[in-house]
Amino acid sequence: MDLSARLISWYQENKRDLPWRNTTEAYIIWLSEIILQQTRVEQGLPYFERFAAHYPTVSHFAAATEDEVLRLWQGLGYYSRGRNMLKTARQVLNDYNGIFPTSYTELIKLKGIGEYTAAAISSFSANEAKAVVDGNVYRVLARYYGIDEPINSPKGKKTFQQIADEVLDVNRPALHNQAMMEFGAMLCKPKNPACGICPVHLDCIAFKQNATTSLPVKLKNVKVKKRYFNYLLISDGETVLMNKRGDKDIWANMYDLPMIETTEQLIPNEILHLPEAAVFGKNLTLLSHSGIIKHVLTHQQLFIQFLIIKEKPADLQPGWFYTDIDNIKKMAIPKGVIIFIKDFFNF
DNA sequence: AATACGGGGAT
DNA sequence: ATCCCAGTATT
Repeated sequence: MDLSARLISWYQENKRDLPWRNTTEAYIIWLSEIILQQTRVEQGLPYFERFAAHYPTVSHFAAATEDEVLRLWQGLGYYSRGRNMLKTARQVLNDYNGIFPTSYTELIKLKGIGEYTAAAISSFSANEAKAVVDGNVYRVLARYYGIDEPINSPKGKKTFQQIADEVLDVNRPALHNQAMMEFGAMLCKPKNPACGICPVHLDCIAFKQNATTSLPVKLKNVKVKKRYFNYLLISDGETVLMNKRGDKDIWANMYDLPMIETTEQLIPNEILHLPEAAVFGKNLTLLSHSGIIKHVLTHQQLFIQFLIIKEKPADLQPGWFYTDIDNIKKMAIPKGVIIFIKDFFNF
């Protein structure tokens, strides 16, 4: 038996029961695939349930607001996925009569759908013969065939896509794709792969050469920069001054508090005497302040602190607005900020 | 070809 | 601390 046939057999015996595997409805599969981008199944599952319940069809989704989608997405990260989903839902309603496309060629045109996701949706919903290549597939192929080309270089990506296409069982692409990914996720794991119970280990180059730990090869690049977010919390107990973020930086279009970003860690007193603090008023009174909360992201480390001040600013800057404290619960607020706010206002 | 974009879990 | 997760869009 070849690799595909063996992995399909393994899959049929060992697969997890996941809700998006019980349908061929392109809309539902799209929902699951976007949510699962760069996200573990266990983390994405509750969000999938939430979105499927809120938006049973693509028309329901298209009728949502961006604020609402981002609020549902809160805590999952990579929020552009949510924003792009709304664009795509609306496009499907307008340009495809509300019928979610199932062909790779149409899918790849939509916002938030790249090569992987187009292959996944087209194969799962319509059995189109497109091979998915995700993190799992890179790992399985690199090990089984002993390929040491970096998986994250443009050249490497082409190589692996080519091999994935050759290995694909064109007669049952959906099953094949599911099997490759499930096998990678459950058995051929990044650390401590379960080679002892692996159905293909005797033909696996990495196993035979004892090289599973060194494959796949990945170029690492990430230079992490440090940023210092100094939030000012201004509240009279009824309302609080909030800020809607712009559409460029992290947490685009989400809500946080007015902030002074500094290039180094400063103490509250120093921050309030910064020229940038003038927009909040002069001779500011610091009522209290939080400790420094370290919020670690892929490309940056955020050092966040909250300064509670007494004065209300005379003029509101762009993005600033007052809202009832209760309304905060309905707004999409990033993890590093909502943690403190919840604690501060006791909800 | 590089970089930006979150948050969490495993090791 | 480091890796990496059912990746995509932008520069």
